[in-house]
Amino acid sequence: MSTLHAERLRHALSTLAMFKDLPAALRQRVEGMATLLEAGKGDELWHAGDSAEHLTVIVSGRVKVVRHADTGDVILEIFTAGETVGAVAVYNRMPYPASAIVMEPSVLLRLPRAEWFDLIEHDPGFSRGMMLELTRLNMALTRKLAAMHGTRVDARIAGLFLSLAERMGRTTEAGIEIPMTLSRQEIAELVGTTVESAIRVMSRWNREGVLVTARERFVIPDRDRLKAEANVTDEG
Amino acid sequence: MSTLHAERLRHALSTLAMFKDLPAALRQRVEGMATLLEAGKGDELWHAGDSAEHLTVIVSGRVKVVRHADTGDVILEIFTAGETVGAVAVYNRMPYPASAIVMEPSVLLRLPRAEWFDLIEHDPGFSRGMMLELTRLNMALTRKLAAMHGTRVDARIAGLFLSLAERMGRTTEAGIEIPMTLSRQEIAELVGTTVESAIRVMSRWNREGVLVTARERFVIPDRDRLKAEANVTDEG
DNA sequence: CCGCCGGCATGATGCGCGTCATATGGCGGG
DNA sequence: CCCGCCATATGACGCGCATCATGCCGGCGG
Repeated sequence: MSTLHAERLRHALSTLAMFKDLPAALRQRVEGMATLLEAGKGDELWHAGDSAEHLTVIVSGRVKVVRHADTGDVILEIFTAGETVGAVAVYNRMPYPASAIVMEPSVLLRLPRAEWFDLIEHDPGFSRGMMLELTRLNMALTRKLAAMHGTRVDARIAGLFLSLAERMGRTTEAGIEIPMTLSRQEIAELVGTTVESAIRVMSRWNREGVLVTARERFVIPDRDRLKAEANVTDEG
Repeated sequence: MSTLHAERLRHALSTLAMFKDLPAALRQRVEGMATLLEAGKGDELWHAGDSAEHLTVIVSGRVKVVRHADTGDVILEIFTAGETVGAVAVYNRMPYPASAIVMEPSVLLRLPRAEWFDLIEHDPGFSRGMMLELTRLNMALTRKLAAMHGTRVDARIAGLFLSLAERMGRTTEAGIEIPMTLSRQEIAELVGTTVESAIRVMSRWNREGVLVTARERFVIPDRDRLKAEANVTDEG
Protein backbone atom coordinates (compact mmCIF):
# COMPACT_ATOMS: atom_id res chain seq x y z
CA MET A 1 0.00 0.00 0.00
CA SER A 2 1.35 3.47 -0.79
CA THR A 3 0.10 6.97 -0.11
CA LEU A 4 -0.50 9.19 -3.15
CA HIS A 5 -0.29 12.90 -3.54
CA ALA A 6 -2.71 15.80 -3.45
CA GLU A 7 -3.40 16.03 -7.15
CA ARG A 8 -5.02 12.62 -7.35
CA LEU A 9 -6.86 13.30 -4.11
CA ARG A 10 -8.60 16.28 -5.64
CA HIS A 11 -9.54 14.25 -8.65
CA ALA A 12 -10.87 11.39 -6.53
CA LEU A 13 -13.08 13.77 -4.56
CA SER A 14 -14.59 15.11 -7.77
CA THR A 15 -15.48 11.57 -8.85
CA LEU A 16 -17.22 10.47 -5.68
CA ALA A 17 -20.91 11.32 -5.53
CA MET A 18 -20.84 11.88 -1.78
CA PHE A 19 -18.24 14.66 -2.00
CA LYS A 20 -19.03 16.16 -5.37
CA ASP A 21 -21.76 18.50 -4.24
CA LEU A 22 -20.07 19.62 -1.05
CA PRO A 23 -19.84 23.40 -0.41
CA ALA A 24 -16.39 24.72 -1.34
CA ALA A 25 -15.41 25.52 2.25
CA LEU A 26 -16.11 22.04 3.56
CA ARG A 27 -14.49 20.47 0.55
CA GLN A 28 -11.32 22.40 1.19
CA ARG A 29 -11.08 20.97 4.66
CA VAL A 30 -11.72 17.44 3.43
CA GLU A 31 -8.91 17.84 0.93
CA GLY A 32 -6.62 18.75 3.76
CA MET A 33 -7.55 15.85 6.01
CA ALA A 34 -8.25 12.92 3.72
CA THR A 35 -5.57 10.59 2.40
CA LEU A 36 -5.45 8.27 -0.58
CA LEU A 37 -4.29 4.70 -0.35
CA GLU A 38 -3.43 2.15 -2.99
CA ALA A 39 -3.94 -1.51 -2.18
CA GLY A 40 -3.51 -4.79 -4.02
CA LYS A 41 -5.41 -8.04 -4.06
CA GLY A 42 -5.40 -9.77 -0.70
CA ASP A 43 -4.28 -6.72 1.28
CA GLU A 44 -6.05 -6.41 4.60
CA LEU A 45 -7.30 -2.86 5.21
CA TRP A 46 -7.97 -3.80 8.79
CA HIS A 47 -8.51 -6.84 10.92
CA ALA A 48 -11.46 -7.60 13.18
CA GLY A 49 -10.71 -6.02 16.55
CA ASP A 50 -8.63 -3.11 15.24
CA SER A 51 -9.74 0.28 16.44
CA ALA A 52 -11.70 2.23 13.84
CA GLU A 53 -10.19 5.66 13.45
CA HIS A 54 -11.24 6.72 9.96
CA LEU A 55 -13.96 6.17 7.43
CA THR A 56 -12.90 4.39 4.25
CA VAL A 57 -14.43 5.28 0.89
CA ILE A 58 -13.76 3.18 -2.20
CA VAL A 59 -12.54 5.30 -5.11
CA SER A 60 -12.04 2.32 -7.38
CA GLY A 61 -11.82 -1.43 -6.95
CA ARG A 62 -13.62 -3.87 -4.67
CA VAL A 63 -13.41 -4.66 -0.96
CA LYS A 64 -14.99 -7.56 0.92
CA VAL A 65 -15.92 -7.42 4.58
CA VAL A 66 -15.39 -10.74 6.30
CA ARG A 67 -16.63 -11.84 9.68
CA HIS A 68 -14.68 -14.65 11.28
CA ALA A 69 -16.50 -17.51 12.94
CA ASP A 70 -15.04 -20.64 14.49
CA THR A 71 -16.72 -22.68 11.77
CA GLY A 72 -15.22 -20.60 8.97
CA ASP A 73 -15.49 -17.09 7.60
CA VAL A 74 -18.56 -15.35 6.27
CA ILE A 75 -18.45 -12.56 3.70
CA LEU A 76 -20.94 -10.02 4.96
CA GLU A 77 -20.86 -7.79 1.93
CA ILE A 78 -18.82 -6.83 -1.10
CA PHE A 79 -18.41 -3.10 -1.60
CA THR A 80 -17.53 -1.36 -4.85
CA ALA A 81 -16.53 2.10 -6.06
CA GLY A 82 -18.40 4.97 -4.42
CA GLU A 83 -19.41 3.01 -1.34
CA THR A 84 -18.16 3.46 2.21
CA VAL A 85 -16.71 0.69 4.35
CA GLY A 86 -16.69 0.40 8.11
CA ALA A 87 -19.04 3.30 8.80
CA VAL A 88 -20.82 1.43 11.58
CA ALA A 89 -17.70 0.80 13.66
CA VAL A 90 -16.31 4.30 13.15
CA TYR A 91 -19.58 5.92 14.08
CA ASN A 92 -19.88 3.95 17.32
CA ARG A 93 -16.22 4.40 18.25
CA MET A 94 -15.80 0.68 18.62
CA PRO A 95 -13.30 -1.81 17.22
CA TYR A 96 -14.15 -3.21 13.81
CA PRO A 97 -16.34 -6.29 14.24
CA ALA A 98 -15.09 -7.73 10.94
CA SER A 99 -12.06 -7.61 8.66
CA ALA A 100 -11.84 -5.74 5.34
CA ILE A 101 -9.88 -7.34 2.52
CA VAL A 102 -9.11 -5.90 -0.90
CA MET A 103 -10.28 -8.17 -3.73
CA GLU A 104 -8.52 -6.47 -6.65
CA PRO A 105 -6.13 -3.53 -7.08
CA SER A 106 -8.02 -0.64 -5.52
CA VAL A 107 -7.76 2.99 -4.48
CA LEU A 108 -9.17 3.94 -1.10
CA LEU A 109 -9.85 7.31 0.48
CA ARG A 110 -9.56 7.58 4.25
CA LEU A 111 -11.25 10.29 6.25
CA PRO A 112 -10.47 10.77 9.98
CA ARG A 113 -13.42 10.23 12.25
CA ALA A 114 -13.56 13.78 13.57
CA GLU A 115 -13.65 15.13 10.04
CA TRP A 116 -16.42 12.78 9.06
CA PHE A 117 -18.52 13.76 12.08
CA ASP A 118 -18.01 17.36 11.09
CA LEU A 119 -19.38 16.72 7.63
CA ILE A 120 -22.41 14.91 8.99
CA GLU A 121 -23.06 17.73 11.41
CA HIS A 122 -22.75 20.60 8.94
CA ASP A 123 -24.01 19.26 5.66
CA PRO A 124 -27.55 17.87 5.70
CA GLY A 125 -27.14 16.41 2.21
CA PHE A 126 -24.12 14.45 3.31
CA SER A 127 -25.91 13.20 6.38
CA ARG A 128 -28.87 12.14 4.23
CA GLY A 129 -26.52 10.20 1.99
CA MET A 130 -25.02 8.35 4.93
CA MET A 131 -28.43 7.35 6.22
CA LEU A 132 -29.39 6.12 2.79
CA GLU A 133 -26.31 3.95 2.69
CA LEU A 134 -26.92 2.63 6.18
CA THR A 135 -30.51 1.73 5.44
CA ARG A 136 -29.54 0.03 2.20
CA LEU A 137 -26.91 -1.99 4.02
CA ASN A 138 -29.55 -2.92 6.52
CA MET A 139 -31.85 -4.20 3.86
CA ALA A 140 -29.11 -6.22 2.22
CA LEU A 141 -28.30 -7.83 5.56
CA THR A 142 -31.91 -8.68 6.37
CA ARG A 143 -32.37 -10.25 2.96
CA LYS A 144 -29.24 -12.28 3.45
CA LEU A 145 -30.38 -13.37 6.88
CA ALA A 146 -33.72 -14.58 5.59
CA ALA A 147 -32.12 -16.30 2.60
CA MET A 148 -29.43 -17.95 4.73
CA HIS A 149 -31.87 -19.93 6.77
CA GLY A 150 -33.70 -23.12 5.64
CA THR A 151 -32.95 -22.77 1.92
CA ARG A 152 -30.62 -25.20 0.22
CA VAL A 153 -27.11 -24.35 -0.91
CA ASP A 154 -27.87 -24.27 -4.64
CA ALA A 155 -30.80 -21.96 -4.05
CA ARG A 156 -28.55 -19.59 -2.14
CA ILE A 157 -25.89 -19.61 -4.84
CA ALA A 158 -28.53 -19.04 -7.49
CA GLY A 159 -29.80 -16.11 -5.46
CA LEU A 160 -26.31 -14.71 -5.16
CA PHE A 161 -25.70 -14.69 -8.91
CA LEU A 162 -29.16 -13.44 -9.73
CA SER A 163 -28.56 -10.50 -7.43
CA LEU A 164 -25.10 -9.91 -8.90
CA ALA A 165 -26.63 -10.02 -12.38
CA GLU A 166 -29.08 -7.35 -11.33
CA ARG A 167 -26.44 -5.12 -9.79
CA MET A 168 -23.72 -5.36 -12.41
CA GLY A 169 -24.82 -7.66 -15.21
CA ARG A 170 -24.49 -6.74 -18.88
CA THR A 171 -26.73 -8.42 -21.41
CA THR A 172 -24.79 -9.92 -24.32
CA GLU A 173 -25.76 -12.36 -27.02
CA ALA A 174 -24.41 -15.21 -24.92
CA GLY A 175 -26.65 -14.22 -22.04
CA ILE A 176 -26.19 -12.08 -18.95
CA GLU A 177 -22.52 -11.46 -18.26
CA ILE A 178 -21.18 -10.71 -14.78
CA PRO A 179 -17.70 -9.17 -15.08
CA MET A 180 -16.20 -10.24 -11.77
CA THR A 181 -13.68 -12.75 -10.54
CA LEU A 182 -14.93 -14.74 -7.61
CA SER A 183 -13.14 -17.83 -6.34
CA ARG A 184 -15.13 -20.88 -5.27
CA GLN A 185 -13.91 -20.12 -1.79
CA GLU A 186 -15.43 -16.65 -1.94
CA ILE A 187 -18.69 -17.96 -3.32
CA ALA A 188 -18.81 -20.37 -0.41
CA GLU A 189 -18.21 -17.61 2.12
CA LEU A 190 -20.81 -15.40 0.50
CA VAL A 191 -23.60 -17.95 0.88
CA GLY A 192 -22.32 -19.51 4.09
CA THR A 193 -21.27 -22.96 3.07
CA THR A 194 -18.08 -24.94 2.41
CA VAL A 195 -15.80 -24.77 -0.61
CA GLU A 196 -16.65 -28.31 -1.62
CA SER A 197 -20.39 -27.70 -1.69
CA ALA A 198 -19.92 -24.52 -3.70
CA ILE A 199 -17.67 -26.34 -6.15
CA ARG A 200 -20.15 -29.16 -6.60
CA VAL A 201 -22.97 -26.81 -7.49
CA MET A 202 -20.84 -24.60 -9.72
CA SER A 203 -19.31 -27.42 -11.71
CA ARG A 204 -22.69 -29.10 -12.19
CA TRP A 205 -24.16 -25.87 -13.51
CA ASN A 206 -21.09 -25.43 -15.69
CA ARG A 207 -21.75 -28.83 -17.30
CA GLU A 208 -25.45 -28.13 -17.72
CA GLY A 209 -24.88 -24.66 -19.11
CA VAL A 210 -26.97 -23.00 -16.43
CA LEU A 211 -24.16 -20.80 -15.13
CA VAL A 212 -20.85 -20.74 -16.96
CA THR A 213 -17.55 -19.78 -15.33
CA ALA A 214 -15.25 -17.98 -17.77
CA ARG A 215 -12.09 -15.90 -17.52
CA GLU A 216 -12.74 -12.89 -15.29
CA ARG A 217 -16.48 -13.30 -15.56
CA PHE A 218 -19.56 -15.48 -15.18
CA VAL A 219 -22.23 -15.95 -17.84
CA ILE A 220 -25.88 -16.76 -17.31
CA PRO A 221 -27.20 -18.05 -20.66
CA ASP A 222 -30.77 -18.31 -19.44
CA ARG A 223 -31.86 -16.31 -16.45
CA ASP A 224 -35.14 -18.13 -16.04
CA ARG A 225 -33.42 -21.48 -16.11
CA LEU A 226 -31.15 -20.45 -13.25
CA LYS A 227 -34.14 -19.24 -11.29
CA ALA A 228 -36.03 -22.44 -11.95
CA GLU A 229 -33.01 -24.61 -11.20
CA ALA A 230 -33.36 -23.88 -7.53
CA ASN A 231 -36.89 -22.48 -7.57
CA VAL A 232 -35.86 -19.28 -5.93
CA THR A 233 -38.42 -16.62 -5.13
CA ASP A 234 -37.20 -13.65 -7.13
CA GLU A 235 -35.93 -11.17 -4.62
CA GLY A 236 -32.88 -9.60 -6.26
CA MET B 1 -56.10 -1.40 18.82
CA SER B 2 -57.52 1.92 19.96
CA THR B 3 -56.37 5.52 19.63
CA LEU B 4 -55.76 7.39 22.87
CA HIS B 5 -56.04 11.05 23.65
CA ALA B 6 -53.68 13.98 23.82
CA GLU B 7 -52.95 13.83 27.52
CA ARG B 8 -51.26 10.47 27.35
CA LEU B 9 -49.48 11.50 24.18
CA ARG B 10 -47.78 14.35 25.97
CA HIS B 11 -46.77 12.04 28.76
CA ALA B 12 -45.41 9.45 26.32
CA LEU B 13 -43.26 12.06 24.59
CA SER B 14 -41.74 13.07 27.90
CA THR B 15 -40.76 9.46 28.60
CA LEU B 16 -39.04 8.74 25.31
CA ALA B 17 -35.38 9.70 25.20
CA MET B 18 -35.52 10.64 21.53
CA PHE B 19 -38.18 13.31 22.07
CA LYS B 20 -37.38 14.46 25.57
CA ASP B 21 -34.72 16.99 24.66
CA LEU B 22 -36.47 18.40 21.62
CA PRO B 23 -36.80 22.21 21.38
CA ALA B 24 -40.25 23.35 22.48
CA ALA B 25 -41.29 24.49 19.01
CA LEU B 26 -40.54 21.18 17.34
CA ARG B 27 -42.10 19.29 20.18
CA GLN B 28 -45.33 21.21 19.78
CA ARG B 29 -45.59 20.12 16.18
CA VAL B 30 -44.86 16.52 17.02
CA GLU B 31 -47.63 16.58 19.61
CA GLY B 32 -49.97 17.74 16.90
CA MET B 33 -49.02 15.13 14.34
CA ALA B 34 -48.21 11.97 16.31
CA THR B 35 -50.81 9.45 17.43
CA LEU B 36 -50.83 6.86 20.15
CA LEU B 37 -51.92 3.29 19.57
CA GLU B 38 -52.68 0.47 21.96
CA ALA B 39 -52.10 -3.07 20.77
CA GLY B 40 -52.43 -6.53 22.26
CA LYS B 41 -50.45 -9.71 21.94
CA GLY B 42 -50.48 -11.08 18.42
CA ASP B 43 -51.71 -7.87 16.78
CA GLU B 44 -50.01 -7.18 13.49
CA LEU B 45 -48.84 -3.57 13.23
CA TRP B 46 -48.22 -4.11 9.55
CA HIS B 47 -47.66 -6.90 7.11
CA ALA B 48 -44.73 -7.34 4.75
CA GLY B 49 -45.55 -5.45 1.58
CA ASP B 50 -47.67 -2.74 3.21
CA SER B 51 -46.64 0.78 2.35
CA ALA B 52 -44.67 2.49 5.12
CA GLU B 53 -46.29 5.83 5.88
CA HIS B 54 -45.17 6.52 9.43
CA LEU B 55 -42.42 5.76 11.85
CA THR B 56 -43.38 3.64 14.86
CA VAL B 57 -41.82 4.21 18.27
CA ILE B 58 -42.40 1.79 21.13
CA VAL B 59 -43.61 3.57 24.26
CA SER B 60 -44.01 0.35 26.21
CA GLY B 61 -44.14 -3.34 25.40
CA ARG B 62 -42.33 -5.48 22.86
CA VAL B 63 -42.58 -5.87 19.10
CA LYS B 64 -40.98 -8.51 16.90
CA VAL B 65 -40.11 -7.96 13.26
CA VAL B 66 -40.60 -11.10 11.21
CA ARG B 67 -39.36 -11.79 7.73
CA HIS B 68 -41.33 -14.44 5.84
CA ALA B 69 -39.49 -17.06 3.85
CA ASP B 70 -40.95 -20.01 1.96
CA THR B 71 -39.22 -22.30 4.44
CA GLY B 72 -40.69 -20.57 7.47
CA ASP B 73 -40.45 -17.24 9.23
CA VAL B 74 -37.37 -15.63 10.72
CA ILE B 75 -37.47 -13.13 13.58
CA LEU B 76 -35.04 -10.43 12.54
CA GLU B 77 -35.12 -8.54 15.80
CA ILE B 78 -37.13 -7.95 18.94
CA PHE B 79 -37.62 -4.30 19.83
CA THR B 80 -38.47 -2.92 23.25
CA ALA B 81 -39.54 0.38 24.82
CA GLY B 82 -37.75 3.44 23.45
CA GLU B 83 -36.75 1.85 20.17
CA THR B 84 -38.09 2.63 16.71
CA VAL B 85 -39.50 0.06 14.33
CA GLY B 86 -39.58 0.15 10.54
CA ALA B 87 -37.28 3.15 10.14
CA VAL B 88 -35.49 1.63 7.16
CA ALA B 89 -38.62 1.15 5.07
CA VAL B 90 -40.08 4.54 5.95
CA TYR B 91 -36.84 6.32 5.15
CA ASN B 92 -36.54 4.72 1.73
CA ARG B 93 -40.22 5.18 0.89
CA MET B 94 -40.59 1.52 0.16
CA PRO B 95 -43.04 -1.15 1.30
CA TYR B 96 -42.12 -2.87 4.55
CA PRO B 97 -39.87 -5.85 3.77
CA ALA B 98 -41.03 -7.65 6.92
CA SER B 99 -44.04 -7.82 9.23
CA ALA B 100 -44.24 -6.32 12.72
CA ILE B 101 -46.11 -8.25 15.40
CA VAL B 102 -46.87 -7.19 18.96
CA MET B 103 -45.60 -9.72 21.52
CA GLU B 104 -47.34 -8.37 24.62
CA PRO B 105 -49.78 -5.55 25.39
CA SER B 106 -47.99 -2.46 24.11
CA VAL B 107 -48.35 1.24 23.47
CA LEU B 108 -47.03 2.57 20.17
CA LEU B 109 -46.43 6.09 18.95
CA ARG B 110 -46.81 6.74 15.25
CA LEU B 111 -45.20 9.68 13.50
CA PRO B 112 -46.06 10.53 9.85
CA ARG B 113 -43.12 10.27 7.50
CA ALA B 114 -43.07 13.94 6.52
CA GLU B 115 -42.97 14.94 10.17
CA TRP B 116 -40.14 12.54 10.87
CA PHE B 117 -38.09 13.86 7.95
CA ASP B 118 -38.66 17.32 9.31
CA LEU B 119 -37.21 16.36 12.67
CA ILE B 120 -34.17 14.75 11.09
CA GLU B 121 -33.61 17.83 8.98
CA HIS B 122 -33.94 20.40 11.75
CA ASP B 123 -32.62 18.73 14.86
CA PRO B 124 -29.05 17.43 14.66
CA GLY B 125 -29.39 15.56 17.93
CA PHE B 126 -32.38 13.68 16.63
CA SER B 127 -30.56 12.79 13.45
CA ARG B 128 -27.59 11.57 15.47
CA GLY B 129 -29.88 9.35 17.49
CA MET B 130 -31.34 7.81 14.36
CA MET B 131 -27.90 6.99 13.00
CA LEU B 132 -26.94 5.43 16.30
CA GLU B 133 -29.97 3.21 16.17
CA LEU B 134 -29.31 2.27 12.58
CA THR B 135 -25.70 1.36 13.22
CA ARG B 136 -26.63 -0.67 16.29
CA LEU B 137 -29.23 -2.54 14.30
CA ASN B 138 -26.59 -3.19 11.71
CA MET B 139 -24.25 -4.71 14.22
CA ALA B 140 -26.94 -6.93 15.65
CA LEU B 141 -27.70 -8.19 12.16
CA THR B 142 -24.09 -8.91 11.30
CA ARG B 143 -23.62 -10.83 14.52
CA LYS B 144 -26.73 -12.83 13.81
CA LEU B 145 -25.58 -13.53 10.29
CA ALA B 146 -22.23 -14.85 11.44
CA ALA B 147 -23.82 -16.93 14.20
CA MET B 148 -26.50 -18.33 11.91
CA HIS B 149 -24.06 -20.05 9.63
CA GLY B 150 -22.26 -23.38 10.29
CA THR B 151 -23.00 -23.49 14.03
CA ARG B 152 -25.34 -26.09 15.45
CA VAL B 153 -28.81 -25.37 16.72
CA ASP B 154 -28.01 -25.75 20.41
CA ALA B 155 -25.05 -23.42 20.05
CA ARG B 156 -27.30 -20.82 18.48
CA ILE B 157 -29.93 -21.14 21.21
CA ALA B 158 -27.23 -20.92 23.85
CA GLY B 159 -25.95 -17.77 22.16
CA LEU B 160 -29.45 -16.31 22.10
CA PHE B 161 -29.97 -16.75 25.83
CA LEU B 162 -26.49 -15.62 26.72
CA SER B 163 -27.09 -12.42 24.80
CA LEU B 164 -30.51 -11.98 26.41
CA ALA B 165 -28.91 -12.52 29.80
CA GLU B 166 -26.46 -9.75 29.04
CA ARG B 167 -29.12 -7.35 27.81
CA MET B 168 -31.78 -7.87 30.44
CA GLY B 169 -30.66 -10.51 32.91
CA ARG B 170 -30.88 -10.01 36.69
CA THR B 171 -28.62 -12.01 38.96
CA THR B 172 -30.55 -13.83 41.70
CA GLU B 173 -29.55 -16.57 44.08
CA ALA B 174 -30.95 -19.17 41.68
CA GLY B 175 -28.76 -17.86 38.89
CA ILE B 176 -29.27 -15.35 36.09
CA GLU B 177 -32.94 -14.61 35.55
CA ILE B 178 -34.33 -13.43 32.21
CA PRO B 179 -37.78 -11.90 32.76
CA MET B 180 -39.35 -12.55 29.37
CA THR B 181 -41.92 -14.88 27.90
CA LEU B 182 -40.75 -16.52 24.73
CA SER B 183 -42.59 -19.43 23.16
CA ARG B 184 -40.64 -22.34 21.68
CA GLN B 185 -41.95 -21.19 18.35
CA GLU B 186 -40.39 -17.77 18.87
CA ILE B 187 -37.12 -19.25 20.03
CA ALA B 188 -37.07 -21.31 16.87
CA GLU B 189 -37.71 -18.28 14.66
CA LEU B 190 -35.07 -16.28 16.50
CA VAL B 191 -32.30 -18.76 15.78
CA GLY B 192 -33.64 -19.92 12.43
CA THR B 193 -34.73 -23.47 13.07
CA THR B 194 -37.93 -25.48 13.55
CA VAL B 195 -40.15 -25.66 16.60
CA GLU B 196 -39.30 -29.32 17.15
CA SER B 197 -35.56 -28.74 17.24
CA ALA B 198 -35.97 -25.81 19.61
CA ILE B 199 -38.19 -27.91 21.87
CA ARG B 200 -35.73 -30.79 21.94
CA VAL B 201 -32.87 -28.58 23.04
CA MET B 202 -34.93 -26.63 25.56
CA SER B 203 -36.47 -29.66 27.23
CA ARG B 204 -33.11 -31.42 27.41
CA TRP B 205 -31.58 -28.38 29.09
CA ASN B 206 -34.59 -28.19 31.36
CA ARG B 207 -33.95 -31.77 32.52
CA GLU B 208 -30.24 -31.17 32.95
CA GLY B 209 -30.74 -27.89 34.77
CA VAL B 210 -28.68 -25.92 32.27
CA LEU B 211 -31.47 -23.54 31.29
CA VAL B 212 -34.75 -23.66 33.18
CA THR B 213 -38.06 -22.46 31.75
CA ALA B 214 -40.29 -20.97 34.44
CA ARG B 215 -43.43 -18.81 34.51
CA GLU B 216 -42.78 -15.58 32.64
CA ARG B 217 -39.04 -16.06 32.78
CA PHE B 218 -36.00 -18.21 32.09
CA VAL B 219 -33.28 -19.02 34.61
CA ILE B 220 -29.64 -19.81 33.91
CA PRO B 221 -28.28 -21.52 37.06
CA ASP B 222 -24.74 -21.67 35.75
CA ARG B 223 -23.69 -19.33 32.99
CA ASP B 224 -20.42 -21.13 32.28
CA ARG B 225 -22.18 -24.44 31.99
CA LEU B 226 -24.51 -23.06 29.34
CA LYS B 227 -21.55 -21.65 27.47
CA ALA B 228 -19.66 -24.90 27.68
CA GLU B 229 -22.73 -26.95 26.76
CA ALA B 230 -22.44 -25.80 23.19
CA ASN B 231 -18.89 -24.43 23.33
CA VAL B 232 -19.89 -21.02 22.14
CA THR B 233 -17.35 -18.28 21.64
CA ASP B 234 -18.54 -15.57 23.98
CA GLU B 235 -19.77 -12.79 21.77
CA GLY B 236 -22.69 -11.26 23.63
C1' DC C 1 12.95 -29.67 -15.75
C1' DC C 2 11.10 -30.96 -11.51
C1' DG C 3 8.94 -30.25 -7.11
C1' DC C 4 5.75 -27.51 -4.61
C1' DC C 5 1.49 -25.14 -3.90
C1' DG C 6 -3.05 -23.17 -4.43
C1' DG C 7 -7.42 -23.58 -6.85
C1' DC C 8 -10.64 -26.90 -8.72
C1' DA C 9 -12.92 -31.34 -8.91
C1' DT C 10 -15.15 -35.75 -7.29
C1' DG C 11 -16.12 -39.75 -4.40
C1' DA C 12 -17.34 -42.00 0.31
C1' DT C 13 -19.28 -41.57 4.77
C1' DG C 14 -21.63 -40.03 8.73
C1' DC C 15 -24.57 -37.05 11.34
C1' DG C 16 -27.39 -33.03 12.31
C1' DC C 17 -31.71 -31.63 11.81
C1' DG C 18 -35.85 -30.97 9.04
C1' DT C 19 -40.12 -33.59 8.29
C1' DC C 20 -43.95 -36.35 9.65
C1' DA C 21 -46.50 -38.57 13.16
C1' DT C 22 -48.39 -39.10 17.72
C1' DA C 23 -49.19 -37.99 22.66
C1' DT C 24 -50.19 -35.01 26.73
C1' DG C 25 -51.83 -31.05 29.56
C1' DG C 26 -53.97 -26.45 30.01
C1' DC C 27 -57.53 -23.24 28.56
C1' DG C 28 -61.70 -21.25 26.63
C1' DG C 29 -66.27 -21.92 24.53
C1' DG C 30 -70.65 -24.14 23.68
C1' DC D 1 -68.62 -31.22 31.20
C1' DC D 2 -66.81 -32.29 26.94
C1' DC D 3 -64.59 -30.89 22.90
C1' DG D 4 -61.44 -28.42 20.12
C1' DC D 5 -57.30 -25.69 19.96
C1' DC D 6 -52.70 -24.63 21.04
C1' DA D 7 -48.15 -25.20 23.19
C1' DT D 8 -45.08 -28.60 24.64
C1' DA D 9 -43.04 -32.98 24.11
C1' DT D 10 -40.90 -37.31 22.02
C1' DG D 11 -39.97 -40.82 18.58
C1' DA D 12 -38.82 -42.57 13.59
C1' DC D 13 -36.96 -41.66 9.25
C1' DG D 14 -34.42 -39.75 5.51
C1' DC D 15 -31.91 -36.24 3.05
C1' DG D 16 -28.69 -32.52 2.54
C1' DC D 17 -24.44 -31.26 3.37
C1' DA D 18 -20.19 -31.00 6.22
C1' DT D 19 -16.14 -33.74 6.68
C1' DC D 20 -12.30 -36.38 5.09
C1' DA D 21 -9.63 -38.06 1.41
C1' DT D 22 -7.65 -38.34 -3.11
C1' DG D 23 -6.52 -36.70 -7.73
C1' DC D 24 -5.80 -33.25 -11.45
C1' DC D 25 -4.02 -29.04 -13.47
C1' DG D 26 -1.53 -24.60 -14.11
C1' DG D 27 1.89 -21.37 -12.25
C1' DC D 28 6.20 -20.35 -10.12
C1' DG D 29 10.78 -20.69 -8.09
C1' DG D 30 15.03 -23.29 -7.63
